[in-house]
Amino acid sequence: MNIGKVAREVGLTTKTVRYYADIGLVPPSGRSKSGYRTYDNVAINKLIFVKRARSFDFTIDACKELLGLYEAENRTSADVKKIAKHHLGEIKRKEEDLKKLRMELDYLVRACAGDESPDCPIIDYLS
Amino acid sequence: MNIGKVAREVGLTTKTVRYYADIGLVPPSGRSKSGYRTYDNVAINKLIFVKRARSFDFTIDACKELLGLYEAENRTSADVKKIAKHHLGEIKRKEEDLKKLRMELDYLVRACAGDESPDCPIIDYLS
DNA sequence: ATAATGTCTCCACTTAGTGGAAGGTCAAGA
DNA sequence: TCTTGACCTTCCACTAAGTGGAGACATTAT
Repeated sequence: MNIGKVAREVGLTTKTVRYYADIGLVPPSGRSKSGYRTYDNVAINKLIFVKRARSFDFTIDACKELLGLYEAENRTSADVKKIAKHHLGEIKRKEEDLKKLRMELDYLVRACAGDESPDCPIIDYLS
Repeated sequence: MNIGKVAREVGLTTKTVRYYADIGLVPPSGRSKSGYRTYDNVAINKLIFVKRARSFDFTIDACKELLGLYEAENRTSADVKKIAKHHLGEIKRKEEDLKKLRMELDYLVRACAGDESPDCPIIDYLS
């Protein structure tokens, strides 16, 4: 399959598929004699895998590791769990940071009259 | 004040202060005759302002706007509130996305035995 | 005088792609 | 057969918000 069809099928852009090939994440299974990238089912499944992993916000590096485990028949679920747990920790941390931020900002926005006067608790807080 | 002292005082790196000068966000109040950036209290207060705004995750562009309002004696609190509200919306959206992600991933991590077996619901889910 | 900091500018690198330009390839229709 | 349009190629630049380092000049301390 050529890159355009693959991209449509998987739900990525050709740019992204080419990018994944460039960085060695998901190389095409081959090239046509005119140089077109070609993808077989194995490669397509890897693209789908990476797409899902990315939708969980795993970094490209983490995707590389996960893809390695996906392909390794000698993997253990402990290997996978370790990566996922680490990522989960990051997500939880971010979520908490964001919550704190949201609450503070929410408070400030509520406190701001939003009228024609220049007095503003938001500006005051930042000063 | 020279850039190093300023950076220490404000809690930014010299790199960052220089960067803010480069992009025109907070220019130094002047230069010494040997070319060193010098910062007066007004400039330092702007750096503090930007640092706080950045800690709220306002983008540099938003910081630029806020800084403009901070300096404008003819601002209205409505102007400020509008920017803050927009940003608050972004934060809320991100927080919700992250929450969904965290819950799904949390479920998968819980479901994974994390033992020596290759069977892994995380890999299965991504495949 | 010399050594240790401090500062300068400029360049490259980071993430995960995206946009565009210039040019080669392929299938269909006139 | 020629051409048109869609598809593909590579290469370069750009994004956000800095960070790291090199090489050179300035200031301060010993």
